[in-house]
Amino acid sequence: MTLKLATSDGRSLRAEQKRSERREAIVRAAEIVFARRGFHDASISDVIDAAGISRGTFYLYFESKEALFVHLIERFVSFITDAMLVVDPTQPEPARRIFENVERVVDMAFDHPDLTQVVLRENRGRNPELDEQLDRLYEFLRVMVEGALKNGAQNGITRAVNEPVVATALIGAFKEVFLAHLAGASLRAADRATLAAALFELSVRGLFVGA
Amino acid sequence: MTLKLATSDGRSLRAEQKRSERREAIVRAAEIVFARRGFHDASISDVIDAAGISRGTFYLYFESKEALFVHLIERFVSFITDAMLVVDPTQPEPARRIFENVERVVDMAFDHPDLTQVVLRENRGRNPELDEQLDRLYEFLRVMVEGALKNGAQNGITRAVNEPVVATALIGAFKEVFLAHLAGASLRAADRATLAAALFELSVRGLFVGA
Amino acid sequence: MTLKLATSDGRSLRAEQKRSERREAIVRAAEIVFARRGFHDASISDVIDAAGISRGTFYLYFESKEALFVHLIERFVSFITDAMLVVDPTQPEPARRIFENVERVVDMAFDHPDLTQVVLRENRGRNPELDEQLDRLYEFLRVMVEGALKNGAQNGITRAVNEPVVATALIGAFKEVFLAHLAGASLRAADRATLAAALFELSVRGLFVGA
Amino acid sequence: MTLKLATSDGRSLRAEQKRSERREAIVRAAEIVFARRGFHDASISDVIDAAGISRGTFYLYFESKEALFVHLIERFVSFITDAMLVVDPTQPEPARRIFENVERVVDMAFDHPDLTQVVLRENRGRNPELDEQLDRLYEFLRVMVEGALKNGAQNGITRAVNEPVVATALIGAFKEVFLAHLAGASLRAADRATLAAALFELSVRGLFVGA
DNA sequence: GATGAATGAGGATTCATTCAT
DNA sequence: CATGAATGAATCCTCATTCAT
Repeated sequence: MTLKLATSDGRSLRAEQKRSERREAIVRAAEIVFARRGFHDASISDVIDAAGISRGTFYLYFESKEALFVHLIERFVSFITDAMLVVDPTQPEPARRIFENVERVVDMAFDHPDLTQVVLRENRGRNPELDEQLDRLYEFLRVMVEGALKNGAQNGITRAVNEPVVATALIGAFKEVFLAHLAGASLRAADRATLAAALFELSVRGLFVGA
Repeated sequence: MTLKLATSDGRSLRAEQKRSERREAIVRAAEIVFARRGFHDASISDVIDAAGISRGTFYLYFESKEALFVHLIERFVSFITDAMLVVDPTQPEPARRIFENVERVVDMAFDHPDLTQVVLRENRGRNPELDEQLDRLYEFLRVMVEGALKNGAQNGITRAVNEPVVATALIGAFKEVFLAHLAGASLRAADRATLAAALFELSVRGLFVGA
Repeated sequence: MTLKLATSDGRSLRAEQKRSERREAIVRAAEIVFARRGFHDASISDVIDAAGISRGTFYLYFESKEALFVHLIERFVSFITDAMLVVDPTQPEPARRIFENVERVVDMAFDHPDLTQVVLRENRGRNPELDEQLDRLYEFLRVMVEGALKNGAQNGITRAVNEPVVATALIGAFKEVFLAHLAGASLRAADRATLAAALFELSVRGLFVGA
Repeated sequence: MTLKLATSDGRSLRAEQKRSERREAIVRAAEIVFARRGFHDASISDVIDAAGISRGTFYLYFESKEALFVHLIERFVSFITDAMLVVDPTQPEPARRIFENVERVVDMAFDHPDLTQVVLRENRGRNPELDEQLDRLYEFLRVMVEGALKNGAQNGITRAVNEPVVATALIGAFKEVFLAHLAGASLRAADRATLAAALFELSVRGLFVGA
């Protein structure tokens, strides 16, 4: 039995790896397919064709179409979590730190355009399970941004604002700009620096001249 | 009865009115149903059940499900066009005029919550005809906001910014806030004044203290 | 009451005439519409649009779509009955009489192209009531042709043949030629004389040289 | 089991065969259903009920209802192509060869009564794609018959006739006789020999005594 | 593990006919 | 008589998921 376990370990390791690779292949295929046709419009057939697997195999790796989308959201969350670093107010040049955060978020959108498009494009209202996941995604983002706003206000960097509303607004601003660049026509040609600069300017300086 | 005989208009007028009323009833029912379940997830059955009409009657008033959605977009456009007034820079207190504009847009969202939710929630990618309509809606909004930005910059009211990006960002900011209030959980309790104030503050003053 | 009857007569006469005219208008419109789109593919809407009447009015003149078709069949039967004259074998030149019959039938098809097309195009299998009418039409034609064949055989003009089969075959020959001319592409340019001559030749002389 | 392991072909071969069998079962069911109710009047439900398969399965084997009909036409074409052999005029007894051709065509109609009925019954005017297929069928038949007529005339076997018209007429004659036997009431009891003899007689000898 | 044939609920749309005005 | 708004049964097709091989 120990032998069997040992062997089993060896085998399961290789098997585990192969399984992981295949899962990744499905995910990558799904990103492309969903980005092109939208999550709801794309069918499982589209995904398995792109991934080069059979119908049944898909369900060996993901419980359902929704489960695949949940995985994509989690993937997106992990990327954006990496991008949004907490700004330490005791460090010098907080504005620069914030700008670097904006840059990293923009970078993430440019580095994972399909994933970003797929996740940001999707809205609530289609599937309760999915809605919950999206709620959690936006809740997560809002909490992070709200935290930054509170932190900034406490340390005298940012003005006191209605944090929930402003956090939501900022998320919407970034989201719309990313989608206009990735999926739409209007900002398709924009580059990272331009988007980052414009988003930073609007966020921190606002529109008024004297303000 | 004399009146009834007086004009054959009498009959067609009443008929016209009844037709108009019924069409309105369908539209209202659709707004509610689509707001609750999303346009694509809601079926014609849901709409006709809510409107209390039969299957065939629906197609007497709208050519298709898509045509109904197009009508909702047009309705939304007409409301938002009424709300967004061009700010005359020669008038005193331009900031106040802009704030009033923000207020009116917020009012529109509060006055037509279902319609706003339905239209703002929908994304491109399901139906080419519908995508085009949505493109036109956002193009329209962007052009209006870009125009305001250019106008403000020329008259020394607002700072010079990357207008396409900032316009897109502002639209996204308002959109996300409205959806969070109407469809989501986070801003459900917010009132008009709060949202208007927060959106105005972010837009025109930005976040920085000194800025 | 007598007075009322008198008046009623006067009125009903005019009314009767108007009714008759309107019925004719519907029938003519139906011929054109059914010829263009086929009976089953054409809708009542198509007919009433072409006739310039309202939906309900149609049902004042015809009980149903099928009843209208039955009327067209009857109209066709009356025309073809006029065309197919019994050939008196005691008269000289029976071949010439037969040829004149063929000519008259061809003339009928050319004089009422829409009606001919509509009636000949339709096949059994869609509607029991309609099937019965078509059965009666073809039964009627077959009986006439069979009669002619028997008559000809008895009088030594035509050869003895399997009358039911040959009658059916002749009907099919004429029908296919008319449809190819009226609805199809292959014989569209053919003229009356050509069709009449070819049909006569085949029918009476057959194909063989010596025969 | 060794066999099973021997070739991976084994599985795909059996699968291929099963697929083929099922497709055949659908086709046979469709022939019966369409013969009974007509192609347009029969619904997919009728076909799948008769074939004992589910709704979705049908679409695994045929792209659409029309595609199924196209398949039936092709099937019919292949049968009739086999039946109509080109008569070599250098061979003795050309009349006998022609008669054998007629016999083979009649045999085909008797051997595939449902298919023959379905294909011959259908008329143009319902579906553009389908119309084209029917046009091609009749074009094909006409070309074959016209060729035979020209061939016969050149070799002094048949008389010179207006080939397009006579070919059309002959097709109509056979068609009507087959339908009267298969779908109608009048020739239901007729046997192969009778129909073949009568059709041959009419075609080659015509009706006139002396002729 | 991998496969892909089979499933069947669900959706948008059409159209002959009725009937209140 | 004439109208035309209202009806609702009926139809074709899609696609996420299952399961025997």
